[in-house]
Amino acid sequence: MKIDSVMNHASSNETHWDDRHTRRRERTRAALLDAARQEFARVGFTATGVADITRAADVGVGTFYLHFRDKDEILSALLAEGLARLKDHVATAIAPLPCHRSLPAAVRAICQASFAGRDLFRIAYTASTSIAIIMHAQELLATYLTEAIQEAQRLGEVGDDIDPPLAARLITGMISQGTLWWTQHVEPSPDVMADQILRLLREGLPAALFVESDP
Amino acid sequence: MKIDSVMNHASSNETHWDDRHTRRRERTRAALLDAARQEFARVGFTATGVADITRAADVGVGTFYLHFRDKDEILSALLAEGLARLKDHVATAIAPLPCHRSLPAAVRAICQASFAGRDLFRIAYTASTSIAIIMHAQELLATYLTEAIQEAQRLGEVGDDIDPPLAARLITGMISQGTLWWTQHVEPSPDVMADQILRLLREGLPAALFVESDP
Amino acid sequence: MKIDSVMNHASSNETHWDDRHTRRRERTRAALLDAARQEFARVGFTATGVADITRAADVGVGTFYLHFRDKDEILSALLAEGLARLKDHVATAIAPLPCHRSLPAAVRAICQASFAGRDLFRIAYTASTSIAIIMHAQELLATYLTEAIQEAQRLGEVGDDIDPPLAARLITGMISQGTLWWTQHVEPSPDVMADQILRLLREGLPAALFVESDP
Amino acid sequence: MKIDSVMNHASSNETHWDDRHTRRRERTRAALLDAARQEFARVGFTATGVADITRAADVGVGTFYLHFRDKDEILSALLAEGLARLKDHVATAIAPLPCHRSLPAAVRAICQASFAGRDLFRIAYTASTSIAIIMHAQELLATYLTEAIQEAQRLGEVGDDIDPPLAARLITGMISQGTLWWTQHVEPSPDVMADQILRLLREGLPAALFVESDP
DNA sequence: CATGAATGAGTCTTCATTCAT
DNA sequence: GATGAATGAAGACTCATTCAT
Repeated sequence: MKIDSVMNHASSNETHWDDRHTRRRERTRAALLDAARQEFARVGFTATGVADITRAADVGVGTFYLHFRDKDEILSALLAEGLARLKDHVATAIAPLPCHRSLPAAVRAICQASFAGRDLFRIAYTASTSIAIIMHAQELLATYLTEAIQEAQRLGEVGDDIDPPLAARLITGMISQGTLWWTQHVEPSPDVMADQILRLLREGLPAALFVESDP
Repeated sequence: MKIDSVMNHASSNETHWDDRHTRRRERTRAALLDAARQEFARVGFTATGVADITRAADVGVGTFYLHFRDKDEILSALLAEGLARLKDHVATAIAPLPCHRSLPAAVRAICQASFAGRDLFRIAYTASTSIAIIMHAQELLATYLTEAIQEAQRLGEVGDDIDPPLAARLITGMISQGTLWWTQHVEPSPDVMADQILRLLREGLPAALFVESDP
Repeated sequence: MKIDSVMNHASSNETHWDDRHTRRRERTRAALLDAARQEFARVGFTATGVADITRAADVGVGTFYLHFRDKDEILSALLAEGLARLKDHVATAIAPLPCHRSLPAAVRAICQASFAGRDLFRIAYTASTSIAIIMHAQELLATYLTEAIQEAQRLGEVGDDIDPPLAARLITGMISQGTLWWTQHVEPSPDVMADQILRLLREGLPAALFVESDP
Repeated sequence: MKIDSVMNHASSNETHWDDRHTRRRERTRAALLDAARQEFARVGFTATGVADITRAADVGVGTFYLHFRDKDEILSALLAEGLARLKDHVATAIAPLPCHRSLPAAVRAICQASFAGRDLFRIAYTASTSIAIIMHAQELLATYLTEAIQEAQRLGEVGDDIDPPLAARLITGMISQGTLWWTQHVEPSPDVMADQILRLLREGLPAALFVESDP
């Protein structure tokens, strides 16, 4: 028991020490990521210097390079983290629902998360490097939507005249429009946007608008 | 007659000279714009140096500044020219049609022109400065579409339950999706894209997809 | 003849213009090389900043990079140029002599040129990159000396008990010693050094120094 | 006896602790020196970071500064230690011999030790700071050789036509050549090198090589 | 005593822009 | 008007050294 206590003491000492170190590291890293998001969103990726980020995070310049290889890497980290958050939010929203019943909830969740993370979309749209990640996010979204529609088809609820990838891409397009729009505006709110999208998808527009020539 | 001939000669000389001069200037300017479009599209606005442009255009570095105040100005010129071309194309396509009959033709024309000028969209998406011009283009498009729908309402062909700005924005969104998509892919063709958009707008998706809970 | 004169005029114009440009370029390049030699010799390669070089050459920092890719390249250029000068000097000195008669003249010429270019040896010895070029210079020298000795053997003037590469390497060693010595001292003069080397090579040291144990 | 035993016990305890402590310190210091030698020899003094050394020695960065004031100091320590080892080796080799009989043994010993410590010569040649120590080593060597030759003169075994410092410098030069050569090659072996040097010093080269013009 | 995260001065390098020819 | 060498401010990145734990 004496031995145990000594060993525990030692190991808890080490653990404390490690924890403190690790926590300190993580706090600094988080401060840098946060500062970077703000600066990138405010003046753009290119216009932001590493020094601007470290000044905002209140750390030395060199510290930046202890956590990120270069300016590109903090951008990737930021966007990857944002994408993960978006996926989590949507996954949580649709988890309790069967796939073929999840469309409305998914659209609402995506709109909400996109709005909440509009900083990141603004950043992504202003950093040449990162159009790729936007395309990737669209791909993810389109894949999910395609599956949802296919499941509904399998259950006979949706006819075979619908082309799932096509429909998925079009919904994706509308939501993307929202992400671009929100980089510059705060209206409409994500819920209004979601309702508009869902309504249009359900009802379409009056046939008269599609007549091409007078009789 | 002698005098005339001399004067004519002189003036025609000068005119020739002026013409040649002007044409030379224009050829140089065009070469610069062309080189800039290619380089911007290839490696991005930021990564393209003025020297890269002049090298590609086969002129001296200094010559660049005889035609454009700075690097930003050639970008603006490029995008402004592209936007003008897009507007022209659409205007020509819908000119013979009454406003409330122009929607399908307009969508097709916009898709075609966006696809043809997809270089410029890639450039616009990669130059931090120019998200603004994309927003502006969307504004133009939404304004036109709003008017078309309102005209149809005025003629009683479209019910009042349709919100013209909303519908306009959604169509804009789909087309924007195309422009972003085409920065990375060449499929689908603009006509297929236009047909898909028109079909979805006219018919919507099956109601079953929008049921939120099982009975 | 009129045409000729016009053409000549034009071409001479162009030539003048090109010449001026080229001469300006060369003058700047020479100034940079000169400044680099002085600074490298004074404080060492590593301790010299590009800015120190351009300040000493009285040009802008950027100008440096119009002429040399980086700091390493100006070092290579400097050493390559020095090596070429050394080779020229020696070649000129031995040109009128048959190979097997050239040894004394060659040793003297090498000592003179090494002394004259001792700045470069100091630089080479202080830049980690450039031990290689010293080894290369020794290689050149050893190759030449080997040939001279072999030629003398072919003519029967030197016995077969001499191993040409070995002898060459040893002479090289003595001269290298001079180059290292002169990085820190200015004595002895190259001619005295050459005479010492030649005398030792011809006569060796008294046999008594090589007795290993008393009888 | 009890008291003795207790005291002994206590003191032996303390001694053990001190010993372990001191040994641990020395082991760490040795690990750092060893790591530094390897890294310096591999990539050069400048290119080696303190972190590289501590990583190779498997200690924390800060630990470095508990043993050495700065990066220069570990270099000095390394070279000083190497120089001491070289001196020891030579001293041991010539200890049983009278000074004027020690030349061959000394040359062999120097070649062997130089070859064994060629890492350090490579380091010295690549660290701008340390050409000085090479010059210093040469000085030591030349001083010793001068004395050996002077002693032989005093004993009448070597004539007065020999200039001891000169001869010393030339032998030094040949050996230096070896040290430089061995930074890049492993041939010839130190014994072969020593034999070559001794033979040339004893016999010189055939007079025919020194004729400057044909009769 | 050992540690390694943090520091920031210092260095290299780029590139939009100017201007003498 | 055309040229391209020159400019230097601006920015990315490194690394010897410190110090709180």
